[in-house]
Amino acid sequence: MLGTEGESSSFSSKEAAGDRRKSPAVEAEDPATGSRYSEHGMGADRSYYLHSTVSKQSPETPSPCSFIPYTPSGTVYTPSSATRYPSSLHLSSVLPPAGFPPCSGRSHFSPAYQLGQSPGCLYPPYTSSGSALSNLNLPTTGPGMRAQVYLCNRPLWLKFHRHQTEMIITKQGRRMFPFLSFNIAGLNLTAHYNVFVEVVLADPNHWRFQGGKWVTCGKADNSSQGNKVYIHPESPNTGAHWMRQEISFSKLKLTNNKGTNINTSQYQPRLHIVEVTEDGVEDISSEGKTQSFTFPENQFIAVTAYQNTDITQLKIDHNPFAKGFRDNYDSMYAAPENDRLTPSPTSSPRAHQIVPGARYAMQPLFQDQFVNNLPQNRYYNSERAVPQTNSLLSPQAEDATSQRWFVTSMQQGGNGTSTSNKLDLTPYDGEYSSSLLPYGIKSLSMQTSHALSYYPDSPFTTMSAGWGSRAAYQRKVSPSLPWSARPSTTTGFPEDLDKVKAQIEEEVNGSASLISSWTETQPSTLSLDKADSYLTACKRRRLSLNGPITEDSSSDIKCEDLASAAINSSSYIKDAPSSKGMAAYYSFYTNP
DNA sequence: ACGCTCGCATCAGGTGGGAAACGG
DNA sequence: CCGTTTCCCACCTGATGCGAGCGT
Repeated sequence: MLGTEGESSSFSSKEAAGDRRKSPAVEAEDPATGSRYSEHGMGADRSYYLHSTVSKQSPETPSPCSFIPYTPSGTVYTPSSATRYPSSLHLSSVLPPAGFPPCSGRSHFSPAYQLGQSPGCLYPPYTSSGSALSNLNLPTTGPGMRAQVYLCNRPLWLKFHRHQTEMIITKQGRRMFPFLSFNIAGLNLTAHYNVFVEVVLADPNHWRFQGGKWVTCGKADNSSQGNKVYIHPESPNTGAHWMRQEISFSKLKLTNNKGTNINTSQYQPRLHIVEVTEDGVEDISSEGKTQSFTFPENQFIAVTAYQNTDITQLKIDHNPFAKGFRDNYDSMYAAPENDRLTPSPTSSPRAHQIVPGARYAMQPLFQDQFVNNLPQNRYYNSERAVPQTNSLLSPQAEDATSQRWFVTSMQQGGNGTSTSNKLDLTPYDGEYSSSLLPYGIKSLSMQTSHALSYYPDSPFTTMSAGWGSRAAYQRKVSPSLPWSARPSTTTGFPEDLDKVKAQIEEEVNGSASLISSWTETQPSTLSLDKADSYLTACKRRRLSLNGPITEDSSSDIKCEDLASAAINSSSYIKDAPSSKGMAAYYSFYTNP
């Protein structure tokens, strides 16, 4: 949460103009000056991730087309006896293979970045070690294996990220949109893990929206010790469980009700996977029990009111709860695909209010392609990875940096404390009680509906990428029928490697037809249940059944198809009872 | 008669906008 | 005075409960 007690905003109107830097977008566009923190003595540390001297495609590096999740190395930190859930962890990431089974589409995944041993904030000096490439051949099973995490709704996140994502924070808590949704692989099937999200300050600066763009404005207060950890209610659970389904944090809320001052600062959500004992107690006796993942595109600026009208429009267009604000609700669903839900920014009535029109140089279709075709450009080695702190990108900058998603996963011992944030994650419904919540997270009753069960009738929206789609058809499935949207988890990624590789290949060989091909195949590949839902959706949305499907919808359908295929081939495993409808609804409060 | 599916109505909750309130 | 924050509003979605219809 922002503005926790004792946290005073570092923002001051008296700040010297000299402290105000140019738009982050501009910075990001220039690699030479992109080191946002060089002025703060962090440039050297940043080089850790960038390693610009390393070829982006060295022999050891996965090729841009490589599907195999990249699980580079990182430093293995010695376990600490301190905080159970260190807020400052090493971030690692893996570039999500396009076509990772359950989740969807080929471009729905994003790699997380691996950071060095840093304090609660991301911006502090990164002292991590080693090349992320060193562990490319990490074991995928058994002790010491590295988990691989994929951001499921990456396209949607990217859309927001291009304009610098903003998240509303309120006293009562406001859900994130897009929300965090991951797929995890590489866990020990039988080992138990706690999975939780932490939000840390990603930037040492306070940001202000001025002149249609975000500019730095003083220093952010990073001294607070707030609770920014949201443990997934299904924790602890087995690796098989976590890998079986999409891990969604759709109901996670951001609040500032415990704070005294909200800093319009940039935050970075992190996903932590901690191996624990069967009772959920973290075993600090061994190393490498904690793995952290950070996705740069998840960065956001916490605000009490939207500043960038582009973001507002994206929220309205993609968040089903905001449908009432869509000016052209009827026409939206009757218009050509490209104008629907991912309307041309220039067509937005508010698009030009603040932000220069130049923001939308790309045509809508191209934008979509940009999102969907990322896979072919994403497979770079981590050396090229863009520091997560370098996220305030202009659309143009994003275009360039978005192609460099790749990082490694990093294990670490539990060490460190949350030192950076003012952002509280607040789950409001939930009785998620757990002794595993070291940060004073309030136990709340938890809704059991899986986040992905939301909006089942939105197979055609990009929002589906944000709200998930896997469980969209569960309601149509007989309760007696064990159903898992995800293919066999017992085999994890390996089983799907060939399939995904083929997809990657297809993308590379014919990326231009990616969207269309998916759209074309979507109807025929729908399962009966899905078709039913699709029909319902069409009825409700007054959407032509013959109409085009949005890119994301295609992806979602694709995901469903994969799941269905898995089911049909009996390759899936039964869902654990708790898996159905288990939605992440966490409540996190700052420490008094 | 029983169980199941489906459609409808109701309710709780989420959404951004806009005005009011607040604070420097 | 101005920028920021809070509150209320209308609109929307999703979950749930209920009853009707249908098949066994």
